[in-house]
Amino acid sequence: MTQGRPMRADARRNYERLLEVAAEAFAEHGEKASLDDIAKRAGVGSGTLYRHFPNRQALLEAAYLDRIEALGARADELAKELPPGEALGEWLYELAVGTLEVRGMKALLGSAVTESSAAALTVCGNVVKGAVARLVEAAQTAGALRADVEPIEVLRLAHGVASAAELAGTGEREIRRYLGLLHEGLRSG
Amino acid sequence: MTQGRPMRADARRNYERLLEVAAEAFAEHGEKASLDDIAKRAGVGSGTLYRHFPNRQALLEAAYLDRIEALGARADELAKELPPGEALGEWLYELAVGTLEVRGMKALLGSAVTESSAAALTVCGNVVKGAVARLVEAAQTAGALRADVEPIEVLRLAHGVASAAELAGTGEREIRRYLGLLHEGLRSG
DNA sequence: GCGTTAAGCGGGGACTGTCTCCGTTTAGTG
DNA sequence: CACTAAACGGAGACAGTCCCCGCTTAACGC
Repeated sequence: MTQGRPMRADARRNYERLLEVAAEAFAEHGEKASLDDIAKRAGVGSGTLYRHFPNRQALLEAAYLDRIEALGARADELAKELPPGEALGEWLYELAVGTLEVRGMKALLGSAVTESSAAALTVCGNVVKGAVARLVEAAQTAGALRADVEPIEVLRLAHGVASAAELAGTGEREIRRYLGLLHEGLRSG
Repeated sequence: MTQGRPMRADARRNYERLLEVAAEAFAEHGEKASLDDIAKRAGVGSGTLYRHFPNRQALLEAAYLDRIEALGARADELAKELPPGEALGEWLYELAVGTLEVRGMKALLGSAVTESSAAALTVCGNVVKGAVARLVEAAQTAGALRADVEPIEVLRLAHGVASAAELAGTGEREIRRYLGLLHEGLRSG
């Protein structure tokens, strides 16, 4: 892509070490883990961290990119296994569970879903938006979902519901319940 | 209540000046406006601010207490004017709009709705929870709302939806729409 | 192997924000 | 007017973000 020269070996090592540590740290302390601390734990100076990842958002995204991509792939898998309406429901459920399980992914998803122009460019945003778009459209043509909602709206609502469940401090039970209620409202009527 | 002696005149002046300035600052910069800056703008030292309000949450709550109480009163007003189902819907709408209009109230409401024991004690939490409980129960006995949801769940979901609308960067239009969808799912079925 | 050089490193430091501590000031009272 | 407890305020400890720039080292041609 934008690879003029390949990375120097030490640079690549540091880059990867940082990602590893960052994923741990975000999981442990939530989205606002200390960046300098991550640098320290990875055995590099903070300068190195900030060169590779100009800001928190960039690091967050890079750290969870694989997870996001798995989610994108999962969408297509579900689309094959289940009827359209259920596929969407199940995918949203897995998305929401992931959001809560991996503290810090919520912030990431949140920013992916914003109107803001800056966030529209992120890889993660595109993957998730693409996945939900496919599922929503399939469900709509199958008549399992009202036709007047946009995919991004579904995503936003699911994210809102996940936040609601998080406030409840509960687990997956609550999410399923809340998503169910939402789904009820989204059926074609 | 817990008033042993009335406040000294200068103390009361500072207290009120702080509230004024805080409301402005939170409205302008969101929930994370600088507290030291608020103190400065109010013409007091930061020590004074922290003595009156031991943490951000306390200041936030005090700054918007009147608004919260108005919301509580509004619930009863609506209960008289409208049939139970609509009263609830309209109140949630006004709540959500307030949440977005007054940047910083979202954080306040969010914490009011958490499982956490610490937050359960806040005045604001109690007012809002009380209001929604009355409206929800009325709607349920009128058969306009499914019986298996808790008031606090309705509140959480509404808050989630408001967050979703906020991400969209939109105004009241979107909120009404999203709340409508939610409401659909909450009808008795 | 060995020298050259630019890519990469890293930590010191500027800056911003939170919150506490304690010496100083002042409102309220007799 | 003097006294005292209440209240003030700002210096400073601490924590976080991010930049800057002199030093180090991997990579490549010889």
